[in-house]
Amino acid sequence: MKNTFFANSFEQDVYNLVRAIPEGRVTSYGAIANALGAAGASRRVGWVLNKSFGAVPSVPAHRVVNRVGMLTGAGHFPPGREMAAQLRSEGVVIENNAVVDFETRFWNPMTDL
DNA sequence: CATCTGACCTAGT
DNA sequence: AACTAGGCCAGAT
Repeated sequence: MKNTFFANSFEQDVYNLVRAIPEGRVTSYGAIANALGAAGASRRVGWVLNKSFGAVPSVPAHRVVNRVGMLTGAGHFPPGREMAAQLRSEGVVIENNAVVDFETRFWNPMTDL
C-alpha cells in the first residue's frame, strides 16, 4: 500500500515510517524501503537513518535492524543511546547483538500501517 | 572524474 | 541448509 504520509523527500518518508514503529517492535531496512516503494534501496535507508540522530523529534532508529534481526548499526549509535540498551528498555530481548524472536517482534509497515 | 565503501538483500552454488 | 557472489543507491576519497 502507499504511505499515508507524503513523499516530500525520501528521508522524510523514512523518518515518518520509523517514528510510526510501535514500541517494543522492530522492522528491517528492506521492509521500509519496500514500503516506500524504493525496493532494493535498503542501503539508502540506513544512510538516511545515520543522519537521523540530529533530527527532531528523535527517530527511534534502534527499532530498525537487518533482515536477520542483527543490530548491525549498534556501533554507529551515539553514546548513551545504544541500540541494545534502548531496545531492552522497550522490552525487546537482545542476545549476542541480535533480537530474540525477531519474527514475532517484526513489524510490517505495509501490513500494520 | 573514477573507485570504494557501507546501518542491506536476493539469488546461485 | 550454509556460504559466496553479485547487485543496488548514495556519500566519501
